[in-house]
Amino acid sequence: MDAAIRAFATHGVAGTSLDDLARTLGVTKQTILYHHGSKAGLVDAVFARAAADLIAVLDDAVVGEELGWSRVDAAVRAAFALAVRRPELVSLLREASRLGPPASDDAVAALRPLVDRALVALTDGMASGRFRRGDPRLVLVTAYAAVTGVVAEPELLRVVEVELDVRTAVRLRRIVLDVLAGLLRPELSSQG
Amino acid sequence: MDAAIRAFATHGVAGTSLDDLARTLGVTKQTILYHHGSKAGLVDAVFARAAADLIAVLDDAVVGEELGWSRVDAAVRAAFALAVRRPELVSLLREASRLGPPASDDAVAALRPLVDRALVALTDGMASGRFRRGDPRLVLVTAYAAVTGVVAEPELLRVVEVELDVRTAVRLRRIVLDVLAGLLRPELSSQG
DNA sequence: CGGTCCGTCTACCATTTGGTAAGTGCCGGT
DNA sequence: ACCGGCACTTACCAAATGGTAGACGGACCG
Repeated sequence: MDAAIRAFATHGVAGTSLDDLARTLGVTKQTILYHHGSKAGLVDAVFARAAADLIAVLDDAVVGEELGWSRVDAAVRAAFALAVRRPELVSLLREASRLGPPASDDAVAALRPLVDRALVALTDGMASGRFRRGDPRLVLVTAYAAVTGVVAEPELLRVVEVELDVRTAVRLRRIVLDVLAGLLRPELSSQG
Repeated sequence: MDAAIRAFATHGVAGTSLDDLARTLGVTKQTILYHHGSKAGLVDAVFARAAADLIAVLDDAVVGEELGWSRVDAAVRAAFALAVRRPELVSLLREASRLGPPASDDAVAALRPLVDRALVALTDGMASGRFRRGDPRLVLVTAYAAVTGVVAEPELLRVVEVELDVRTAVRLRRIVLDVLAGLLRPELSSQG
């Protein structure tokens, strides 16, 4: 299953044949079909599993964290840690996004609670003055784009000739946190 | 050719068969093979064309713009305008990134001058005090991720239930510009 | 020990894939 | 009038694709 996540993330769903996948798993294609019925079934299972992993990690990071900036900080740190440890999850998220409906419906449904809670947290924070005011949806989109973009594009990093090792990841995380601080922390006015 | 860009961007290279593409073009598959030799040849041509389009637009936007923030502003505005008008170019950039070497080598080579000039501009700006100091490569990566992420993920926008119309794009652009201002403008200290 | 359920395998299939070979019509040059 | 090249076609092909059918073997249970 982890191998399937990696394969779909690396080569895309269309670019991964059941034969290839079976070969890397040391089984035959029919074994896979036996367990998941069809390739579409496998895709659903893989997306569901990846979404569950994502949710588990982010939930775990945020729980117990007090409201406000420290929660944002914790979420970003968890996201970066996950992205460095399992970058294929981020790539798979993108693949699901590109496939669009109806293939992505399940993943969208699975992640919606997470998104909704983030939106509630942002909205509450803005209402109570912990965060700068703004459209929480657009802020969330920007934050997501910044976090996933820097870890899901190894080619991009190759163009600017940096490697995504732990040190670089920490520095990127600091930049992203700076960015989010500029967007959210109320004492800062970043509009010149 | 534009149809090929759209197809590769939408379904991915692996997910686009020459038969499908030929059908939407109203010709036969062999016509495509006649002009490009093989599918790999077509992919190369498509990537080269997309890179050329990207470079032309961004070059055009930046030329004549004075050094410093106004040039960043112009580049971001051009990038957003392009992303709204031709989102498939951004998607294709991602596809190239995912394919990795050697398929992406040409695209990487084509875009490198653009990247290098941006890095020089950032480095000079930091040295002369127009920009805050920092690693220009990482700043560029973050900026790229923020700009492309918000326009290349329609599913993401679907999750937060916003549509990428012109008004939304303008508001997202404003957020991204705020973000970059926080990263670059020297009078702001976003570290709390 | 016999049955039977479960996971896996071999064997096979129809369709689709990228690619080749061999024309066909057409246009410009001589 | 004729020839050559060009854009494009039809006709094919071998390999790969997702999927089906049925056999093999082992574990559990009576």
